[in-house]
Amino acid sequence: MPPSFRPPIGLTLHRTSRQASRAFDEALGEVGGSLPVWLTLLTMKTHKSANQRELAAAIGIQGATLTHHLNGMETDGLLTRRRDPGNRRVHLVELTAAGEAAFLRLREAAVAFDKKLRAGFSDDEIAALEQALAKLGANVGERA
Amino acid sequence: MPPSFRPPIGLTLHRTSRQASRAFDEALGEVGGSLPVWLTLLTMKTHKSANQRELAAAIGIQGATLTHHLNGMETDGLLTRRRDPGNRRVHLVELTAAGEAAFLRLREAAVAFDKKLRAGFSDDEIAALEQALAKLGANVGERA
DNA sequence: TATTGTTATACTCTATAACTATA
DNA sequence: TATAGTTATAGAGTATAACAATA
Repeated sequence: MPPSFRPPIGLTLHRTSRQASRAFDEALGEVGGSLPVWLTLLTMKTHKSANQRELAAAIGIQGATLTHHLNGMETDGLLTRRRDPGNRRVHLVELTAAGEAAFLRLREAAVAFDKKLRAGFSDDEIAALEQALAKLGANVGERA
Repeated sequence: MPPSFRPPIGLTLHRTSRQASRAFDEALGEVGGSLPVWLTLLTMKTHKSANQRELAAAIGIQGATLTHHLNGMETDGLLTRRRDPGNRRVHLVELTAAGEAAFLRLREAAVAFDKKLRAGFSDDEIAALEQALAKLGANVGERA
């Protein structure tokens, strides 16, 4: 072991992320959500994907995993699925009123959490951090 | 939604960490390891905890979760557990020769991974990143 | 045949609660 | 009673493979 032990940056990244994810998941849970549900809603709202595979890829999960989450969300009444008349292989996923309401609730929690997370950072510092994280990502593989 | 959409810093953190964790897990897998096994070995080597609970806390998991991983590692012949003669409630966890070898192999993979991760960063930049991550962690809760 | 999505199944990591054994 | 650890059980998130429906 080296004389002055420096924890690998990946370990620090991992711990920080886990800590933040847990806290965020807890915050989402308080308004009836979870991380994958939030990511699904957010990505649906911001991506307008042509099909579920694109949506799954944008979230960063497999198609079958997305199906799993959509099943839960459908059971919870957040969305409906029906076939696209134009291409009946494609399933159109649409938020119900409850789904829209859930999105708003979760977004509020996410915004509040992000505000807490940014406390004490200037915009430039956040930008620098984003850039550093992007660089780490690039160093590690070509995935989105 | 705001006119210029900025992804929350937590989302970027989460994605980067997941990407890095997957790549790291893969790298560890290639030498017969996994993230929790590596964290267990690393923490055993760097912490010298008095008992398993301390060890678990240092890793950031519950005692029962540690037991679960230790079971697997014992099955794989990486370690042995025996009762402390001085306080027979305490189980002494000791690495076997195979466990020591695994530690060295995983450490090598971890060092290589960390080198890859740090590519293009100066020491000062890494230090700044560590500091920023620590600040995020502090913003989010009081856990280690 | 290729594409879209679902079902079936399973794995990993984690946790809580109940239990055993020691003190 | 309190402490150390294990066992039993479960749950969340993810994945792969096989399948059904559609093109």
